[in-house]
Amino acid sequence: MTPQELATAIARILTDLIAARGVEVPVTDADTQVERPKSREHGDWASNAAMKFAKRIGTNPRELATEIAQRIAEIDGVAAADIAGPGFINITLDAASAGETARRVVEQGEAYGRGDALAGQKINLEFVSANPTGPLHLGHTRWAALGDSISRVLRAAGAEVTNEYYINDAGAQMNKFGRSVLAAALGEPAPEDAYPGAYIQSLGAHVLAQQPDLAEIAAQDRDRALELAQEIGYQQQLAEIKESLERFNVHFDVFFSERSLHAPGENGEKSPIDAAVDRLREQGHVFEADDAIWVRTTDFGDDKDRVFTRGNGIYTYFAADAAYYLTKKDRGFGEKIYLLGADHHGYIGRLTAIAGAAGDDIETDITVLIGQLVNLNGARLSKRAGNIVELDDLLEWLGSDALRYWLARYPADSPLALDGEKLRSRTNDNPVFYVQYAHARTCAVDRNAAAAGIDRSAFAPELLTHQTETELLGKLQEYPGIVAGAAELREPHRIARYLEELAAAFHRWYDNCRVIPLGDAPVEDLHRTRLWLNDAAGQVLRNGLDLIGVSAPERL
RNA sequence: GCCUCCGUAGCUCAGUGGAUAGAGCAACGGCCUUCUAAUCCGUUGGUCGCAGGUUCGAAUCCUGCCGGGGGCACCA
Repeated sequence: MTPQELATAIARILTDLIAARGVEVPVTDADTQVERPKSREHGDWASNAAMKFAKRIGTNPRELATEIAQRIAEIDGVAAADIAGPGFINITLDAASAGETARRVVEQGEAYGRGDALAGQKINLEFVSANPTGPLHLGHTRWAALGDSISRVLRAAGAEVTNEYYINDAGAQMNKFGRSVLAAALGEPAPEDAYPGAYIQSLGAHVLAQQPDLAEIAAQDRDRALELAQEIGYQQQLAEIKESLERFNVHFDVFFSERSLHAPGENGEKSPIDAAVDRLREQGHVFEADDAIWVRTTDFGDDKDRVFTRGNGIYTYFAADAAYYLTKKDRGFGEKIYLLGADHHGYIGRLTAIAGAAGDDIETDITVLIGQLVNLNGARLSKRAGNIVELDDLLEWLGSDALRYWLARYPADSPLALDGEKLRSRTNDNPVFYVQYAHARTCAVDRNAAAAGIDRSAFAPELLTHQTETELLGKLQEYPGIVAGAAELREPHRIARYLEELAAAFHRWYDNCRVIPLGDAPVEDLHRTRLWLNDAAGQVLRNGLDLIGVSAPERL
């Protein structure tokens, strides 16, 4: 008996009772979700459905609760259904029914917790999208960790997700980057507005290695040399970014080049950005004023209309963004998710307006998730303060697991501080080790059980009656609902918080219930059954850690 | 000024309208000849920023105020 099955059963009962009263009130499983009561005395699961529906169908909560509870008590696997307080229904499962969870988890393995709530949805998830003019740094790491985890959680809920990185490889920043790299390669003094940082020097060296005659080219054709430096430097920097992301266990399916939006088609077709302007013009959203092209984004709730071309006739960054959005639509994506830092929250209005102008539903086809920035040891990240820390440095210092776990542990809209000392510490200050240790323990039990000749040849779920066993089983039952909720709300931190609770329940169980008998005591079915439970806990810890991109070592 | 996020235990923070608001850390005190003590158990700790409102029920939703972060470009 799973919580989901209970919810479905209650929905059916409620529908019957409502029909018997001759009124029409729709009931869905979502209305009847059961939750785990905070207090153990309130049973295994509780429903507040009676309180939600009593008023709507003209009765009082306790009376309705009584009717529902009678029917729930008849369900196979339910030991008791009691009324409490204003109309809660407290449900207690019998041990065998609860214990079945252990077998189900082991048998389903990696599939346990996955669902199909988002099946059929084709989602585009854009995140990081850092300029390829320098290495990834602390400011990008939160979105990298969060985006990758959101993607994994959405996939676990059945969605088809494409992780996408938009490369700003056109425009003034790239030119500045090219000048910086060229100067470094030729050993010239850095231009006034050059990018700072030692990485420019090594990119310069790389360019020179690839193009040994750069100095001669520069003497004859400065523009040609600049182009070479920019291109070779860009490709190298992008490659390094990709490597950093892979080291961070963050995977992208598509790296989308901004340049491709500006480039005309091979047979002389208009560039995607020109075509996009035409399309929006046909829809009636484009107008001309002050020698510039504008989009009437105010029609879709933006504060002001936005300009597509600057005075010099060149497209703005926003024009490229609009064209980019259209490519996502044309590539068949329904929902397009953008993961942006709080410093970009002014873009929400114009992005959603573009979705509306493109003919999309701005409620369902576009989602802009805004996250707060990260602090390091209390100091705000700032270029001026010079405390930029590169992702590669952080990975070397703290390790990918600790960093990813910490970044995934907090809601995106919550301010977050990275404390290096804490992340290096192996105490409960640093929960990743707590969770990983629980997993390693399940593996240790497996090894010892094998050595002691205990296997899973018997399964007697009715024997799992210790309080810590009931609680561990309850936690395991919760997992699919946690994944579904994390996917629906795009909040992977729920997985991390759940894992900490699961690890605690496991540790308590481990402390109270032995899988391997003491001394010469005989091996009984209870021990074999507990091995199933141990393995189930290990499986769910593994599944959950995978959703946040953290490894599950067999030993620590 | 407008928009937006945050304000919960000494600290860092969870908390999808439900029951007596939780966890870790910190402080104090316990459990290792027994499957990994990186674990576990106990004690201490709260006007959920303030004031109204909606509701059977509000930390949660609405309004106003106070305090803090971020944003309001023909930059990228």
